Amino acid sequence: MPDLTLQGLDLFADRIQTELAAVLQCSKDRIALDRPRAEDHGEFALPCFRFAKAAKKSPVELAGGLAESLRIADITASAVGPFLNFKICPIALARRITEDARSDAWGKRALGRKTLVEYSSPNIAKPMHVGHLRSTILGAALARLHEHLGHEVVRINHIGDWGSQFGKLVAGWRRWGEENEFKKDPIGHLLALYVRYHKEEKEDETLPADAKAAFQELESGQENDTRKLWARFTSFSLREFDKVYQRLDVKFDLVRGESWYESKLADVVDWLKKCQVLQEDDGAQIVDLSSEGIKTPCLVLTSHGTTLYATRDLAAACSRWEEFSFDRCLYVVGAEQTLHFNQFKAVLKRCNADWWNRIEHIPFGLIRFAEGKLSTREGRVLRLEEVLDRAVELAAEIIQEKNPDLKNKEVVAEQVGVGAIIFHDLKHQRQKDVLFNWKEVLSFEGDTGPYLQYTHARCCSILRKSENGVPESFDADLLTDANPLLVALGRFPDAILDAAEKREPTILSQALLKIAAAGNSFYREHRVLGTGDEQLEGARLAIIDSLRNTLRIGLGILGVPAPEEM
RNA sequence: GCGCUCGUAGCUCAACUGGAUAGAGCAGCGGACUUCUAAUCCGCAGGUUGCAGGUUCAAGUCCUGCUGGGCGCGCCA
Repeated sequence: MPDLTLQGLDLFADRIQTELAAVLQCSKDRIALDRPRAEDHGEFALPCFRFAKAAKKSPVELAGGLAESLRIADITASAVGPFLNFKICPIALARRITEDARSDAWGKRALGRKTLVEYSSPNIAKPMHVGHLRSTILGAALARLHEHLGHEVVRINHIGDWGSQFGKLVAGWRRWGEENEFKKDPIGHLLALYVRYHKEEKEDETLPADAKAAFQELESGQENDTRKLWARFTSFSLREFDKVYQRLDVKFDLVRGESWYESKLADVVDWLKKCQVLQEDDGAQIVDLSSEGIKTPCLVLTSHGTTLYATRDLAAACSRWEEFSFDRCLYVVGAEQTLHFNQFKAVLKRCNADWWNRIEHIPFGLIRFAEGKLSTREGRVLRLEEVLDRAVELAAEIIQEKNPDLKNKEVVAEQVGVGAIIFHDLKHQRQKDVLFNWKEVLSFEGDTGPYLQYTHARCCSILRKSENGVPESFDADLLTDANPLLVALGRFPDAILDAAEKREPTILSQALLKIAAAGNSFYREHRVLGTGDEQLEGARLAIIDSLRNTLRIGLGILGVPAPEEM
């Protein structure tokens, strides 16, 4: 069992920190090692400015003195001006990486906290569109990142199946619903009703009244026709969602609609009353949050007595806290809802629920379109399935052109097309808005998912074509010419940790791109098979296997399929 | 009006907790397939990091102001 805490470059970083902490007489965590910009400066660097005063030397003198006196196994220190640079002995690094990176435990930790991740959370009766993609992909990746680090993860899909929108839907169905149309394309038909509702509600006053009445019937808790209709819409919608989740290989431990918390809503309202935070305002029940620096109060009950988004989220949070006593509960929800989450946490804080700060909103930017914002209400949507289909179609064309003899062409085309879409999303920092651009989304060259998949497939191919695979024992000392690749691989565990801590899968994406680039350069310049040198071949197979395994694990965490041939 | 957020090469994005000469991909130009998959590799070109101040030994990164875009601001979710 490899040491789970010190793999790859972390092992060497730890040695440097230990030694420096002793010499500089400070705690180890104060020694923050930087990554030098230029590669020939080594793998780690310490700017000596902040330690100069205590040592009563100039930064340049201190760096020079430390470079002279430090003795660290497998590491050479050198001073460049006020910077102290550390270079890992290439042979030691090659031994370490070919050992660590070929294991299933590569990049794993045993951090063991209970983490809930709520993501995807589509609304029923509406198609999954590209906007849902980000939450789904990000959330699934964050869940897997945490799992890899040994956290106990609970995946939650908080389906939007409640709220006044369903009153609108029921009202629309009663006026214009057609059974045949519904059977042909359930979600398409429901969407059409929803769109028509919003178009006509302005002219027809009886429409909003019917919708309101329908939602009140739903919330009455009694078994009635409205409720039956709602249940039917829900089950058809869930079936549609599952198709997409299967294609994306996204899973949940808990699929709970907002309606699941229905029975807990009254308790939450009572609790708020008991905490004396509820007040009436204009007929509605609100929680004032000015004491928390939030000007907009949180609305808990409408003047008609129905619940709201915040009410249901409060009930869900309380229920989850009782059920799981989580260390963290992550909500992967768009940045446009930041105010809602700030309000909802502030309400918990006002009620002295001391777990309020374990709730964490993971905001992400919008997908925008050159033609303007998409609007479900106006029926302008781009279905997720259409995006996936087009990517898969293009992947199939490229396979036909580049590798017409490939077995399982349809399967691989699906993996490559879907992988391209997923990686495209996880390549960007989540906070930034992304402009949806077919040309970019459907690009398979350069910094893309297929590039990573291709590199993985090449490694598999080389290993497959070798006679005996990686030998039991090999001479890692022959891998000094693979140093850039070894360094890139060595940073993999840290990338995983950093990506999870910052809730930013792009950190892993970027690390994988660097690894793949170094890998492609390596095997183009250095032939693995047929060199006639058995020792060299064994060592090179070991690093190809390290590369293969790192990409396999990394892509797996991101949710990008890793075919062995493409 | 108030709040949040973003502004880096023609385009899409990087840059670790403030650190050294701001890096990739795409597009453009020029090279490399008798050899493990050219979805690749090598090279050239491309920058006043939106603007102006401030803090610091050091600012793309922190602070202030301005500017431009996006989002949000009570009975939708």
